[in-house]
Amino acid sequence: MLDLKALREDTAACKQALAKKRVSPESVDRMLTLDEEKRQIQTQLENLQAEHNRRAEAISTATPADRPKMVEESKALKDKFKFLEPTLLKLGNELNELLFTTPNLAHDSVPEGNNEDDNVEISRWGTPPDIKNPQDHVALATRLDILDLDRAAKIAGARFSVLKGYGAKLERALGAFMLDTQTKAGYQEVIPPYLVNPESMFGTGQLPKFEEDLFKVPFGDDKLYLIPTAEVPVTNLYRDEILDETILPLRHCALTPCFRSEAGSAGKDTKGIIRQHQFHKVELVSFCKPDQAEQELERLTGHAEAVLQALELPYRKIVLCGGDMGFSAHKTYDLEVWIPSQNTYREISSCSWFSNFQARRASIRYKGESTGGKTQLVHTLNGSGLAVGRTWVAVIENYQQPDGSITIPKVLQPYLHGLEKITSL
RNA sequence: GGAGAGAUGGCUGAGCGGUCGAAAGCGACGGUCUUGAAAACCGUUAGGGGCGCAAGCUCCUCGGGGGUUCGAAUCCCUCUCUCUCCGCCA
Repeated sequence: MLDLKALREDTAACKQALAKKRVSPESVDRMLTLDEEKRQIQTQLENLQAEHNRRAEAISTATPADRPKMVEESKALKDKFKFLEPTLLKLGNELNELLFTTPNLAHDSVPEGNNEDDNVEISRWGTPPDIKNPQDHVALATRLDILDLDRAAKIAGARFSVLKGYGAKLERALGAFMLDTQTKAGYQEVIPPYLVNPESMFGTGQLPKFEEDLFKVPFGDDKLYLIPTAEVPVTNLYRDEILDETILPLRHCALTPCFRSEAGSAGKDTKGIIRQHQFHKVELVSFCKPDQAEQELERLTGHAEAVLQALELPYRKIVLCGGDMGFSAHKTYDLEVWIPSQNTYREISSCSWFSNFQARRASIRYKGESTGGKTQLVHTLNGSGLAVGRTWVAVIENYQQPDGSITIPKVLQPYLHGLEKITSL
């Protein structure tokens, strides 16, 4: 969430950065007004409370004879400020409602724009393979009997898949390869819970605004949510903690299933397994000091790129425009892999810097020598390294042979006991 | 699922209605001493918010929430979590 103090002190700049993310200046003004009113009442209330505290203390040392009168006075004073409490609460709630649903500021370098058409390509790597009449992954994989969408639909529904035989093995190999790559790059592996509480979803910004995108599970009197990405449990690892600055940057990676309701994406990517309710993803998460963050984003994005390069999959890197960025993001790079059957690049990784937006929500701080012993919010970053399901699709399609078989990328072969080609089960 | 015990500052742990954001020990940091280090000694050491140019003043927080009271870490209610025993179980 945003820093109200910064919003107060640097209103014009904040409005500008928020405009990129389609937040109106009126909405900012509304928050500032509420904030102003709230602080005024808070000061008023606290002054009366201070007086009340002084009287209570005086009673403790007063003579028994004086006490009854003093107690009466104290009671009367309390009546004078009790009514302010609900007012303060109401203003606070109203302010929070806005604050909690206002997106992060965009970084200066983020291009203006409303949607994906305004994203800016940064670079390309590799050359799309020359395949005549490329087949899509569904056709290829179904024929090889490594993918079964019909039975997936039967047992769960649309947007689910069943991988079989070498299809399942390939998925597992990809996950293991990615994890090995990232742990070698310095990310400590974690296996977090796949269900999390509402506080965690709030911490990373999924709640309260995007509840409809999540799978919710009733649990006793409360509820849990299936994680849409490992970003949620891994970032929340350090919620409500103060880290020693010497451990920063702190880098984790995790391979988890991800669950998304895909509400609102009806009709999009209905063919194949590009957009699923459940998929695997290796996530990279980093916590660092503010002055390390910009560089950390480049680094982390590079680690995601390294996987694509090792797999020799052609891709491009783009920077998202303000209008296409996620709610919590300060700056985002997307990596898009070449999908032959669609003759285009498709998102396979999204790497974001969240400035202190998530850290403020989740209360993740650090301190040390450089902060003079004071606590300060960390910056959080994360990125896919990579989405396993989409990588699976990319491998199947980019490595397809005229006879319908799939050759296995060299780096993956050790993970498949030396298998060089999938020809059938 | 049944029975019991507990949750206090970085850690251990006291406090069980007033002067307690909180003893003591440990740890950490700063200083004295030392060629340097250790030891010893002295000091500092929770988080969040409001007002203020600042110095400073002040509010809230002793697992979370609510209540009783002039006053709560201390009393009551409730929730969560941890531990022990029994049962069940991947």
